Amino acid sequence: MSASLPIYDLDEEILAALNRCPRLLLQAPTGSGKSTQVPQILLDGGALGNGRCIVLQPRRLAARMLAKRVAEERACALGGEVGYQIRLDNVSSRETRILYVTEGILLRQMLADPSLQGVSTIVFDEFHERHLHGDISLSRALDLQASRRPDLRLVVMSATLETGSLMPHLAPAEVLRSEGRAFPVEIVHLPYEPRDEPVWESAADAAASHFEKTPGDILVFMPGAYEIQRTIRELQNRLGSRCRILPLHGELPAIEQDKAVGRSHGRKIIVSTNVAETSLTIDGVTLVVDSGLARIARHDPARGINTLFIEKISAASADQRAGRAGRTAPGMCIRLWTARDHSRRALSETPEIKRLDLAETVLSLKAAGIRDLESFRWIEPPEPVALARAESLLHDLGALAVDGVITPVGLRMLQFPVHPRYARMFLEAEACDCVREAALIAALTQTRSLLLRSDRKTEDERQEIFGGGTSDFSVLMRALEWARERDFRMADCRALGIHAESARQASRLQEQFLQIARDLGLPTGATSPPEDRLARCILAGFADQVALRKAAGTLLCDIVHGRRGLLTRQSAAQDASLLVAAEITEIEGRDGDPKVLLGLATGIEEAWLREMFPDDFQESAEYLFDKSQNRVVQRRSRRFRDLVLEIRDRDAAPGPLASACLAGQVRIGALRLNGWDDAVEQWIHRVNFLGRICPDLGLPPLGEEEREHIRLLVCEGATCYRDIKDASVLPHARSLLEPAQQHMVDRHAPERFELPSGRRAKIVYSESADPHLSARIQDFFGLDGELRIAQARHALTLHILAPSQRPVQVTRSLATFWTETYPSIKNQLQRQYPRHEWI
DNA sequence: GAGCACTGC
Repeated sequence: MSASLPIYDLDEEILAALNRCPRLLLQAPTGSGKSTQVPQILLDGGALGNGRCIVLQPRRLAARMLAKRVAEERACALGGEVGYQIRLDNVSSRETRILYVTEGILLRQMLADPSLQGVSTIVFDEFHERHLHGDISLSRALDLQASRRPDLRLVVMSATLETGSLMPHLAPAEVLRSEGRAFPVEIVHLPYEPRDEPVWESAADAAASHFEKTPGDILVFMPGAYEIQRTIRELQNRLGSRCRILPLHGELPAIEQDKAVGRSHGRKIIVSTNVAETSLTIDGVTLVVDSGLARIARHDPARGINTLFIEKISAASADQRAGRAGRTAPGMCIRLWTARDHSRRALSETPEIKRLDLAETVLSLKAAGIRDLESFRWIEPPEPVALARAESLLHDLGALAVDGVITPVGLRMLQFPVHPRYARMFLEAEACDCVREAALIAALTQTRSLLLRSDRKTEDERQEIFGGGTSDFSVLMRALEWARERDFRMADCRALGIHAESARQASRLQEQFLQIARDLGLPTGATSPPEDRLARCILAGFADQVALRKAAGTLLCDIVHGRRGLLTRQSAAQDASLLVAAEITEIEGRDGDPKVLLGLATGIEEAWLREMFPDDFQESAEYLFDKSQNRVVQRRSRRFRDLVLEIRDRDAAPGPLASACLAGQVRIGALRLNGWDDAVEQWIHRVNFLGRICPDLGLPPLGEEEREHIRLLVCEGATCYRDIKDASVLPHARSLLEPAQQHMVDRHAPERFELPSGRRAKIVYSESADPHLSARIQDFFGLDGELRIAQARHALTLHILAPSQRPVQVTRSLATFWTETYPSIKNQLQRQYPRHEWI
C-alpha cells in the first residue's frame, strides 16, 4: 500500500530542494503519506547527516501512531531508530534519528537547549492548523537558523496552500506540491438563504432526504453537544429505526466515542462536533451534512476573559469537513449555507496566536531574552493589546520587572509547564506549605474535565460524597482521591460519572509537577493544610478574578474591574459572598445571549484580601470618596476598587456615598447600591426605547417626573418589573409600563418584545435609540439589516434583525467601542441627564 | 431555567 503513496514521486525533488535551500514548503493534503514518508526520505537520502529529524505533530495520538508505523516500515524497535516523545511518555534513545514530538515538547526543548544540538532537521507537520506552539516554534527555529544554526533545515508541511501569508517569512524557500489520494466529493450549497428554522431541523431534513441516495454512513457536523442532541431527536423523528444514530464529541466517555468511530453492522449516522474534523477519522462515510458552524474559543484581552461563541467556519475548514465524505469512496457534502455566503467566509481559521491568552508564550519569549516583543519574528503578529494584557498580567504575578525583563520569580515560574497563574500558585504554596495540593489543583485543570455531565441522580450522589467544601477544586480533589483509591477502575468511576482516563492523567501530572517542585527545592511533604491556606494560594494566581455575589439569592456576581458574571449553579462556593474564580468564560446561551460564567470558584474572605494586598485596599478606601468636596472623584482603576466599595457600603448604610448618589451628584451606575441604579436606568431606557421604535404602542417618553417616581419606587425595594407594575402608589408610572408589557414575549425576560411587524427584538440596554447614532454605529461595523443596539456593561451587542432571519448577534469588546462610538453616546446622555456628574 | 469546541507542555 505504501508503495503507491503519491509522496514517493517527490523524493528526489525533496532532497534536491533541500540541497539548494535549507527551507522547504511542502503542500500536500492529508492522505498523501507525507507524515510517514518525508522523514524517511530525508534519512535514507543522507540529508540528515549525523543529526536527528524532529517531526512536529499537533496531537499526541498522531505522534505515537506515526512513530509506530514508521518503526514497523523500517523493521526496527520503537524507540530505536524511530521514536516519539509526548508529555509523560518518552520512547526514544540516543540512536533515534526520526523523533515524532508534540509541539509543546519542542518548545520546552528549545528553552533547555536554545541551539538544539544534534538536531539537523525540523519538520512542521499539519502547519495549517496554526496552533500557538507550532507558530512559536517555527518563529524560533527561523531565528535560530538565521543566527547560530545556518545548517539547520526546516520543512513546513501544510494541507492548504495558504502559503501566500507564510512565504514572506520563509523566503527564500523551495516550494513543492503533492496530490492526495482521496476520492472526489461533490459539494452542494443551499440554493437560497435558509428559512428561519433551527440548524438541527435543516440538518435532519438534509440527512433524511439523502438517506436512500447515498450508500455509506452519514456524518453531520454540529457546533456542540446541545445541537447534537437536538439533531439526533429530529433524525429519530424522520428515520425511526432505519439506522443507528450516534453522537460524537470530546466529553463523551471513550466507550461511546468508539461506538461512533468503529465499524458496525448496518448503516449509521454520526452527529459530531469538530473532533471528527481533524482528531478522529471515520471510514465509510459517503455523505457529510455540514452546519457550517463551530464553537470557537477566544481570549478577549480588553476584558481579560475567555469567550466561546458559535461562529461560521472558514472555507478551509469546510473543505476539510467535506473531505471526510471521500476517504473510502466518492461522496457528497451538503452545506447548509449558500454559495454566496461561502464566498464571503474567511479563507482559513484565525491562528491561535490571534485568539488566545498569550501570558505563557510571552513569559517563555522573555526567558529566551527577547526584549522587544513587537519586533519578534512572528509568523503572524498577535494583537498589540493581547501582548500588553499578557505583559501586565505577568507583571502583576511578579514574573516581569517594570522594565519588562523576566524576574527570578518569573524564571522559577517557567519551570512549571502550566499557565503562569498556576505557576504563581505553586510559589505561593511554598509559603503556605501546601505544594502537594497545589500540584493536584494545577493537574486537574490540565486534563479534560474530570466530572462528566451526568443525570441529576449521579450529580446528587457525587455531591454527597465529594461536596462539603467551599471550593470547586476541593470537590475535584476529593473525586480524584476517590478514583485513585480505586485504582482508576472503569466501572467504579463510571458509576459516579468520573472520567477514569482523565483522573489517571491528572494523577500522573501531579507527580510531574511535584518532581519539578522538588527540583526547585519546594517542600512537597504530605500535609493536610486547612482549606483557607489553599484558597490563598489560588488567590495569588487569580487576584484579578475576585468576585462578589450581588445577593444571597442570586448567582449574579460583580467581578473586579467592573465585570459581571454568573456563578455556575452547582458551584461549591455558592454559600460564600466573596469568591475567586479560576475560570471565566463567556458563552452563547441557548437563547442566543452571551453569558459570563464563573467556574472553578473558591470562597474567600475579605480579611485575606486585606492581608495579601494591603496596598490595593488602602488606596481604594481612601480616595474614592472625597469628603472635602462631598463627591466621588475619579481614580485610576485599582484591583479591588469596585468590590471594596460594595463591601463598605454593605457595612455602613446609608453612608456618604449613598447620600451622594441619591442626591444625584454621582453618575447613576457608577456606584452599585444594591442594584437600584441599574434597575432604574434600565426601566427608563426600556420604556423610552419601546416608545421610539414602536410609535403605535402609544408610549409617551418618560419625563423627569416619571423617572423620579420610578426611581423612588425602586429605592423602596422594588427590584423587578412586576413590583413596579403591581405597586398601586404610582398609577401614572404604572399606566406607562403596562402597554409595554403586552408586547413582551416572556415575562421572565421583559427585555424581549415583539415588534408590530411580528419580528422579535430585544433590549439589554439601549442608549442609542437616536436613529442618527444608530446609523453611525451600523456604518462603523459595516452591517446590513435593521439594527438594534444593546449594550451590556462590558460588551456591545448588536442585534440585527434582517428580514426573515433569526436575530444575528455581533459582540465587540468595548475597547473598540469606547474609542470610536462612545463619545457620541456620552454627549447624548450628558444632554439627557445634566444633573449627573460623569466620571 | 439551564447553560461549554478542540488540542497541548
